[in-house]
Amino acid sequence: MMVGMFSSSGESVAVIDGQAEDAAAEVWRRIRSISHDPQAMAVCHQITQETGLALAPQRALLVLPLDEAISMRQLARRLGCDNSYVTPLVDTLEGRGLAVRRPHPSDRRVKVIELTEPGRALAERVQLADSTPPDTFGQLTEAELGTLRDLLRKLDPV
Amino acid sequence: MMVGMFSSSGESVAVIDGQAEDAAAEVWRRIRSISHDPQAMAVCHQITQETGLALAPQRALLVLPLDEAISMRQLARRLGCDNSYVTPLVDTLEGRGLAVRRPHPSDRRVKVIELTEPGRALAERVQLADSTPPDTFGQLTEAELGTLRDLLRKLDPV
DNA sequence: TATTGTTATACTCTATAACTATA
DNA sequence: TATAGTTATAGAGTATAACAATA
Repeated sequence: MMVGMFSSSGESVAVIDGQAEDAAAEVWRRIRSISHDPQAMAVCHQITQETGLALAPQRALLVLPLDEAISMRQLARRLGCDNSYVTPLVDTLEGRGLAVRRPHPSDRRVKVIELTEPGRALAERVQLADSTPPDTFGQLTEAELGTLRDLLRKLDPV
Repeated sequence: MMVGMFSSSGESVAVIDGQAEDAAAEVWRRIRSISHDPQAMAVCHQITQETGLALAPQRALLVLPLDEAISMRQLARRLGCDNSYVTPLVDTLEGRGLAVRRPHPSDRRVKVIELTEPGRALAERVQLADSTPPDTFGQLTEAELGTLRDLLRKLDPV
């Protein structure tokens, strides 16, 4: 719980519960704070209201390629979950006509999952919402965003 | 999935799945990527190994004041969860001798929860791990961290 | 009558293990 | 014998509703 900020000898220091916080700790705290943007989740909740689709299958739509079929296993890999978990997820999507399972042409053990046209439209919506920055980003100039991007690249292992 | 980066007319542009990404989108993506630091969770998993304490009660330790008693209701508020959920959490902490419930001196409906000495030690450990930035932060100079902090302050609603 | 905490119950997300069909 | 997907089951995290005690 931040209670104030003061400047001493040109150094701006955030104060948390009476304890001074160094720049690295503040950056870390703010990165996590910003990343928990309620706005991003708002779209998901709205889709839940509209379609009754739970969050888990929405996450599947998020990682499903728009114009390419991938196997159940590949989908599990993209979701970072177990193979078995993906079955009821695709069941749900299929039950709502958002995706279809097809047999793999050469390997009959494999099923590929492919978005239908309505599924593709919804996936596009989910993916766009996910990649769209919060409104507060508009408070930075292009130059500032460039600087920020360069600094974050140094922090990002990827 | 980022596949490359190229520079054209002095502008550095990240390329994702063949599509150019603007600075704001890249900043947003990296903020979320950095915030999902596995290092922070590693300590929690280690504590789970050592003590058998699940993640949920560890979260309680994270928000419990080290040297002050708060009510169940206040703890629920800090955790952002329902009142009823906090009961089994405190049961667990109490069962392990990490905290105690005491009656509120003036309002007998209220119970205050207070860390024991071992609970306080573990809470300190959890809280320190939580507020410690990932190692990659060492790649930035103090000046760069200051710049980064100032830019993030503009994005942070708090 | 409103509020604090508890109990009972149920729902969501996710994993493990055992199984089937195919390779 | 190894792999893709499914089924059955279980566990973690969390909420809602009903309840008891106190205010």
